[in-house]
Formats: sequence, structure tokens, C-alpha cells
Amino acid sequence: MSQQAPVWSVVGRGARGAVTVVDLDADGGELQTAHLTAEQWPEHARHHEGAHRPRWVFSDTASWYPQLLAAGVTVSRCHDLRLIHVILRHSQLVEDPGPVRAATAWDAPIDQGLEAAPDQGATLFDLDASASSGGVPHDLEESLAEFARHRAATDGSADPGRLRLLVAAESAGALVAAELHAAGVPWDVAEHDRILAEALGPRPGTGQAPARMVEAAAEVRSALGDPTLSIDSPPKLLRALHRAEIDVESTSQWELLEHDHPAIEPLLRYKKMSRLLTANGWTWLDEWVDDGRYRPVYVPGGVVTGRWAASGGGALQIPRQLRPALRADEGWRLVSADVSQLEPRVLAAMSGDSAMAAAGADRDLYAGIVDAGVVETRQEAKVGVLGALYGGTTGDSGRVVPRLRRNFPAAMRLVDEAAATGERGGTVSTWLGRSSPAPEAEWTRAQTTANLPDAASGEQERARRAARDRGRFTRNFVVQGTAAEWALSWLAALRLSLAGFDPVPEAEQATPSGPVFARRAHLVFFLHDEVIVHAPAAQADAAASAILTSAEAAGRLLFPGSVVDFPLDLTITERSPAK
DNA sequence: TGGACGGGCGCG
DNA sequence: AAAGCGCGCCCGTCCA
Repeated sequence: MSQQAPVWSVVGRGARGAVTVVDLDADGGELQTAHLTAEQWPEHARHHEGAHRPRWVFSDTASWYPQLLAAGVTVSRCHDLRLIHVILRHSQLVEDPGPVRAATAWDAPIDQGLEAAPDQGATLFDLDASASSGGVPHDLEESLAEFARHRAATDGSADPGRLRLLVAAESAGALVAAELHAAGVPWDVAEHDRILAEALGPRPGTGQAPARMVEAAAEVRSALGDPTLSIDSPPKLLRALHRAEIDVESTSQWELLEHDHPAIEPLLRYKKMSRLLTANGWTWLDEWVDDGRYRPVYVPGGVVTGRWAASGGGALQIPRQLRPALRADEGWRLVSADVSQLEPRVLAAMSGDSAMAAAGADRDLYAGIVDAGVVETRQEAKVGVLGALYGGTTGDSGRVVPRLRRNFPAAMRLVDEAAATGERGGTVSTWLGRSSPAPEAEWTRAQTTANLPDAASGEQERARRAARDRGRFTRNFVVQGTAAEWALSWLAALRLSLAGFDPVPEAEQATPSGPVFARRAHLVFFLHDEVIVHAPAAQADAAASAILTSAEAAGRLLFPGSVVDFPLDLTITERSPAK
């Protein structure tokens, strides 16, 4: 009897760290089962991956995959039950009611337990079988049952094709997130220290402020005539500003900039330094950079729109100022790419707005809007488009949006309708079918009571404001969420492409003791619309091509037949420019 | 003492 | 210059 090749391999944990792998055929029929010890499991995975390339079904990729990576095993594809559950549970494309809608252990909070155990995934086998990390079940029976619910929900959905793309992209993202953490961003500690010293003065002793901050603080106190002022306390600072007759409502930099007073310049300088020191100073360096690698913890699906979040290390907020600290290893290159104006392009594609697509035909969509005669300046175009995406109503944005509405009717109709749906308390969905969360009970209650005949006017106003707030959220949700889907599709294609690169010889490895993919071009950073690949110099051009090809593939996959393209700004450097 | 919360600011 | 969306992190303040 010939052995049928598995399409899916469902992984589950048994007693005392044992692992069971059940292979399924395309219809979910069980083919064979392997019972393994914790020690046997990575080797089994390596062999199984090499022989069959199944789609691995993990209860939670963040719990399973780091161990494989630590053992030098990578996999091509997976299905992340935890992440996909969240999507299917809320998607408007999925039949309702249905088995996947029922409350189960798979509804566990998304980040529980992850923060406690971001490294190496040792937790999964340290815990006994009844416990769970990440809040979701890891045992085989639960995983098989949940996986069957996923397939039923997807197959029976209003659009199985789109949902399958979303499921694959989200799961690929989970693999990428684990691999990014394992790889780490090559980080030049000396350069980081140099930037800090240049901005703040040399590293001070424990409990001491850097010299240049001390100077700036003294200048502020002197200019405000308050020798003991604690500048870090906004209320105290505000009172001191008022005493000096600087009439501001807050201590934020943009408001301070409007005033002319000798205290303003040193104060802004102090704030800038304080921010750098507390967010990315020497303490951050000590805590987050180890052995020349910065390893933030990524949280796929951490944002309701489908964007990733980060937990610890502030991966989403590395200041441009520190970009030069990203430096390729000797003999390696950083291949960086970001998409020009991803969100408006996504809007043009999903709405089929041919005028907006035409405006984006060249690399700069904002310049295209100016060239089309819609607005006078690039700045107006940018502010207007952001206003359209975010729901801006005031200032320049409010003035320009009506012009966009006339010139890009299809695009504007899509976001305007998303906003109207949100204001009514309705649900909107991304292009591939991720749906917005239902309004909170308190929101609904406020809308209901505000509509009663005897509602107070203040109550009505509050309810209207809450409705508009929600409208801006749903307006942006469809675009931000679809952009996230494009970016995940880009990542998914790119990581598979890079996985096909040949390993470089031992002597040229970036991190000889690092994960297996560190021997060839590999992803080291991802931020919404931007990727950085760390590549041996000889593979840099090929990596750049892979990045471009993957972006084209993502566009075709999501928007087949669309004329909208997604141009990249791409650079190959040894050291990341500050931009 | 310790958690919740908001101001402020970095990123897209 | 921000505005209008989405985040995370640090700080000070408030309150139990």
C-alpha cells in the first residue's frame, strides 16, 4: 500500500513533554500518527519537512516554533490555530452561527503568557500537559478539533478563496515573527553609544543625568526663574510656564513652538534628550542588545486591524536618529525596502478607483495628485489623503478632503461608507475578510439612551462624538487592515524566496552559532510597510530582487488584474541610513 | 507599595 | 505644525 503524502501535520503535546504528530490528507482524513519524545521531535520535524513540506498545524506558533529554530529546523508553512481562531471567530465572511463562533478555550487573551516566555519557547515542555501557555490548549485532541472547525468555517464561508489567503498570510507572519526574534537585528553597540554621547554627553554614572541634559535643565530653570523646577513633571512645568507668562495649555512641543521665550529652546532640547535617554538610552542598550543583536518580541495579530504589535524593546518605535546603529556584519549587507504610500495605494486597489490608481502610476502618488490638478502642492495632497484615511475634518485636511471626494469618488465612497457603518455600530471588513470588533456595550448603551426623547443635550453630544470616533476607527480599519494583509503577503512570499538561497561557507556566516537561516540572506526587521534583509554581500542583489518580486506577487495575489502597483524604495548598505 | 491612568512622544 | 488612524513606553500623579 503506497503511503499518501500528508497535506497537514497537526502537532500536539502529550504527557511529560511528549509530542504527537498526526498527518492529515487534503480532506482532513488521518493518515498516520507519530509519538515522539521532546528530544526526538525537532529531528522528526526536520525530516518530515524535508520529505513532505506539510503545512504544520500549531496551537500557537510562538510556543512551538522557537524550539525548532533553536534546533536548526525551519518550516515552510504553518496554520496558527490561535491567530486564525481570532480571525474566523469575528469574520463577517464566516457563517453565523457556526461551531467556530462558540466560546471555547481558544478565545484566550491573545498575549497572555507570551511576554513571560519570549525566549526559546522552553515553556511548552516545562509545563505539564494540563497547563497551557499563551492561554490556548496545546494538546492534540483540542488542536484537531479546532483545526476541523477552521476548515469547516473557511470552506463554508462566503468567500473561501479570500479567507484562505488571509489564513495563510497570518500564519506565515507567525513564522516570520519567530524567525525575526531568533535572528535579531544586527546592532552596532559602539555606534549607538557614539550617537548617545554626541547627543547627551558621555554615559553618566548610575543615578546621574547626562551632562548636556543637566546643562539644558539649568538653562530652563534660569530662564523661567525657578531654580528648583522639576522639568519632568508636566503639571509643575505648566505652572512654571504660566508664571513666566508663556500661555500654553499643555507642555507638548508643538504648542511650545508657537511661543517665543528664552526658556522654549532649552526646554525643547531637554525634552528631546530626555526622550532619547529614557526610551533608547544606555539602559535600553544593556537590556535589549546582546551579542550584537537586538531582539524585540513581535506580536503578530496584536492590533485589531491585523497589524503586528510589539511587546518589550519598542520595536515599533526605533527612532530615526538610531538607524545608523543598524549595521551589517562584516562581509554582509543590509537590504532595506519600504513601500511608497502603501495605504492610499491599497485604497485605490480595493476600491477600483481608476483616477487614484492613475495618480499613483509613478512612484510618488502625492505628486501624481498634484499633477492631476486636484491640489496645488504635494503637502496638500499628503495632508488630504491622510485626512481621507483617518477621517480628518479640520484645518488643511478638512479643506482638501472635499476635493479628493470629487476627484476620487470610488476611493472616497469606500472609506466614507466604512465610517458610516461604524457610526451606526456596524461591522466592517478588510479585503481578505478580517472584521472589526463589535462596539462595546457601553458605546451601544450610550447611543440608545441618547436617542430617547428625554436625553440631555450633553449626553447626546457625547454619544455623537463617540459615534464619530468609532466612524474614524472603522474608516481607517478597512485600509490599515488591508495594508497589513498586503504586507503579510509580501513577507510570506519573501521568506519562502529567501529560504531557497544557498547557505554561504562557514567562514562567511553572520552568526556561526545562530539559527540555520543566518547562513544565507534572511529577514531581520519588519515594520508595517518596511523590511530589512541581512544578506551576505554576494547575495545582496538577489535579495533585493526577491524583495521586489515578492511585492509584485503580493499585489497580484490580493488584487488580480488591478493596475495599482506598489513601488519600493530599496537600498543596499552596510549601515542603515538615518533617512 | 502598587496599580491605573493620562500626558507626551517615538514609530508606521 | 498638527490634524484625523493604529501602536508601546516612560514618567508623574492619583488613589486604594
